[in-house]
Amino acid sequence: MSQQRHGSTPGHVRGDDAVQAFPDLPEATIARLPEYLRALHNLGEAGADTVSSEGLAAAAGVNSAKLRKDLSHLGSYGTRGVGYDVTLLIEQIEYVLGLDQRRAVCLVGLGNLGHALAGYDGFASRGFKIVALFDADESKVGEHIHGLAVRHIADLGRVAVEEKIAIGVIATPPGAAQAVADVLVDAGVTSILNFAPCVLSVPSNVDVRKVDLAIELQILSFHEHRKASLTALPGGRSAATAGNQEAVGS
Amino acid sequence: MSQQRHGSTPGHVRGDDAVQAFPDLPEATIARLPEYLRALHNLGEAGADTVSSEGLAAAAGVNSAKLRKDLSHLGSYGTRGVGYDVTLLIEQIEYVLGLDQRRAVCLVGLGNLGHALAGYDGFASRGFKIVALFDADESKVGEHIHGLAVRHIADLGRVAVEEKIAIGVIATPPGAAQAVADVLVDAGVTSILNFAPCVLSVPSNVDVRKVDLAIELQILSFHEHRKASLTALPGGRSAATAGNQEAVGS
DNA sequence: CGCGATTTGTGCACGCCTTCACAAGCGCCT
DNA sequence: AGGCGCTTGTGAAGGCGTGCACAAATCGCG
Ligand SMILES: NC(=O)c1ccc[n+]([C@@H]2O[C@H](COP(=O)([O-])OP(=O)(O)OC[C@H]3O[C@@H](n4cnc5c(N)ncnc54)[C@H](O)[C@@H]3O)[C@@H](O)[C@H]2O)c1
Ligand SMILES: NC(=O)c1ccc[n+]([C@@H]2O[C@H](COP(=O)([O-])OP(=O)(O)OC[C@H]3O[C@@H](n4cnc5c(N)ncnc54)[C@H](O)[C@@H]3O)[C@@H](O)[C@H]2O)c1
Repeated sequence: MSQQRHGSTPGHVRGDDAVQAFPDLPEATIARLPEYLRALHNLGEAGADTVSSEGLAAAAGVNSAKLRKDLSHLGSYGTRGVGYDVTLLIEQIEYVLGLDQRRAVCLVGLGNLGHALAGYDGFASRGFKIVALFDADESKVGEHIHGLAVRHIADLGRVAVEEKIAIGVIATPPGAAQAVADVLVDAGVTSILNFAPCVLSVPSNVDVRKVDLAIELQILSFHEHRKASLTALPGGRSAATAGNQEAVGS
Repeated sequence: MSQQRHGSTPGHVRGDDAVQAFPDLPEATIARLPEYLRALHNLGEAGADTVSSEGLAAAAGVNSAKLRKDLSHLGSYGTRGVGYDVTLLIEQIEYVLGLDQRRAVCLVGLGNLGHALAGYDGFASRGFKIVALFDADESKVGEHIHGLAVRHIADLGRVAVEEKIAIGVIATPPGAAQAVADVLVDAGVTSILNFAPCVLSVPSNVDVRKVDLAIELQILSFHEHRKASLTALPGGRSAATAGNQEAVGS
């Protein structure tokens, strides 16, 4: 998604059956909403009815002003002097993220990583359901993983339509990833999560997000490198009070 | 890492044995360097000696101006009218990222995900080496995974020092992650990659990066939600010429 | 030797994001 | 009923990152 722009609906937002969703939430805000949501679920389970921006910000690991500004973008769902109603806010964020409708996910590539992902229960608990598994390896087709059969990639087009698959997860080697992406796009999938370390080329109406282990490690390596070169210098060693952290996030 | 500031060395950079590393590379640049590096490796294997900013930018999926600005931060390693020497640039970026020295990594939590990570060859090929595996489950301790024995988490402190572990990867359930992080920090580990969906609290001299599947999916879900609400509107359906994409990066 | 083609490195302007600081609003207590 | 303390929502400022557009530099060729 990039070029796509659309006229914003100026007036009210949030009709029950969503004529228009959210005109222009900042990307940075969107990337943080899931974190707020997780924190809210934790707080809810802990028995909290309301939470202040300060409290929620701490639980989500962000600045409280940022949190308030983020939430203000979805409307006024807090009460001055009190805070936010936990249940209400959860509903709101889930609505904005489109989690009220369970989205069908398919997983392509059932090697090491694919197996782990297929068995991950963190999907279902957050509004996603893996409805199909695909691989190109004939010897894997037919195998059952966590109650789901592995199908051949050639069936993807048909199954994607039948199952209304919205999101495709790629866990193949990088050399096969572009081809898989093309198949997904042809099948009408408009969101892709890519674990293969390579750049994918897709139409502009398709969203791609990438997760790359090696990149994360290399970024950490850089900081290690810098820290190491610091210890050799006069400044050295500030004991460090427990503090905030950075997220990888979007 | 956050507060830590240090006087920058104004003059030249890059002494052979690094008295001072890189004072202030923009975080955004650092996050892209690994991507450039991967693209360069591909180009090198394809037989290219030099590459233009335009060519490398395309291979890495970014704007060429951005690429040039990023590289200019590490010094002038290009030749006007020609481009960048592939081998030289690889060396430079690897130096900056601190990849010339192989970093020892340990992995904590050998469930579904941990198993996949332990068997991932993408670590070694990029300058990282998994030197130890830890779990709290007695029944897992002693098991051999890809030639490495699983040890008990209680041994982490000792082993971390012996093996000079710089980076710790957490793949335990979220409830155990903070405790594991504390153990890692106590053992002197200053970089953590966290797969558990929770916020970690660590001293400010420790870097934490987080990878959260559910967040990525929820961000995609939001865009699906928005796209769906768009199709119901006049604008509709731009067929989309193959184009650029967004990265998750930081 | 000079010229044109090519490509880097960067000054600049713009827009997004973050953070501070505070007025407006709400509930509770007296 | 009124005042007080607490918390939200937001205006404004500053910083960071991006991308354009161009001057400076280099190579190759005539
Ligand atoms: N294993 C990890 O921990 C890990 C971590 C980060 C990233 N990754 C990346 O994830 C991807 C998968 O890693 P892995 O370790 O599971 O690899 P793997 O080799 O174990 O599995 C790859 C799977 O993809 C299948 N495949 C190959 N071509 C295909 C095609 N055209 N269509 C459908 N399926 C196809 C193979 O049959 C195989 O089952 C790789 O790109 C890897 O770099 C892996
Ligand atoms: N499986 C996936 O595909 C996937 C994807 C994304 C994120 N995650 C996250 O990664 C983490 C691990 O997922 P999983 O599916 O492998 O879970 P899992 O339950 O299969 O494995 C967890 C492992 O951690 C070990 N463990 C528990 N407490 C420990 C402690 N205090 N010290 C050391 N080890 C401890 C357990 O013995 C077990 O082996 C979870 O937080 C999960 O949310 C998993």
